[in-house]
Amino acid sequence: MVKYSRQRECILNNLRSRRDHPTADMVYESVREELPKISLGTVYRNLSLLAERGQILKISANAGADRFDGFTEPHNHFICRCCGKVEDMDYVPTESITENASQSFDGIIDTYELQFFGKCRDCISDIRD
Amino acid sequence: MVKYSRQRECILNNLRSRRDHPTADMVYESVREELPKISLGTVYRNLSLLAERGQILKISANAGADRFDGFTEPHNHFICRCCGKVEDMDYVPTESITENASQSFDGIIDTYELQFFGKCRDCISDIRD
DNA sequence: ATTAATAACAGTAACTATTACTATTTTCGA
DNA sequence: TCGAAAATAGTAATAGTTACTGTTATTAAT
Repeated sequence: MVKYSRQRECILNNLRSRRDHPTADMVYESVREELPKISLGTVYRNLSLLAERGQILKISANAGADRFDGFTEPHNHFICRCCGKVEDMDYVPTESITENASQSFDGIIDTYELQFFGKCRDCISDIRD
Repeated sequence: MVKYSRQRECILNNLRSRRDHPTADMVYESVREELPKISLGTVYRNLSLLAERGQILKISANAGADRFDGFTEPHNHFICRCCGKVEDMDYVPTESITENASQSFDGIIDTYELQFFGKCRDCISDIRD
């Protein structure tokens, strides 16, 4: 049985109010402004719980810490190889990816994750590298 | 300048001879049969180098350690939520994913990764859970 | 073939992200 | 309002990976 907690509510609200795909630590730092005594373990535990319940998304990119997303409508992500930033993508494939993939696969596919890699606008215009 | 090393050659051969998407530690254990004195750090360093050079693929799934793949032709992966196993997928989307996504995106997209999640054959027929 | 520069190594220490533990506090139905 | 269960803060422990250091191997130039 899941009981209410103010900490969890704050974490969820925090994630829903931003679109920058923060790490657990970034959420911690931000939520601490409202709940200065919250512990990092609580943030991790609740992020896991929320992700399990489908209230948030967990994004495992190719490097560093996991990212979290409070926007749960199906969408895809772009990850910048230069700065590591994660951005929402407007593009969604037109074909029914899951359905088509299932036809030639011996098992149950319930979801897919599509991540794009490259160089973001900011890194392209950046003089360095 | 990259110099030859027997350790790196073994690691690459090992990855190319298997299709089970091993972790760094699994590669280490396996390569140790041929080179008992190889160190885990060497395995990590060479896996990174090989992945950077595009000779192998690095797969970051949603949990645990990174996986590596010696088969570098474009293909996608299925990851079992029950047992964590990674399998190659036959299915490749028919539409030009990268090209289509680039049209509505302000930046450079060079690759995409498509991962499927669900329950594999073995876990479906398993009595437990 | 010898040498010298440097890349790679083994072994170990350190680090980062995350999970586990424990005593205390909070939630919530009876 | 009471008691069981869930959640917490704070801390310790773990897993995966990277960094450091003195030694060895590779390679290009002599």
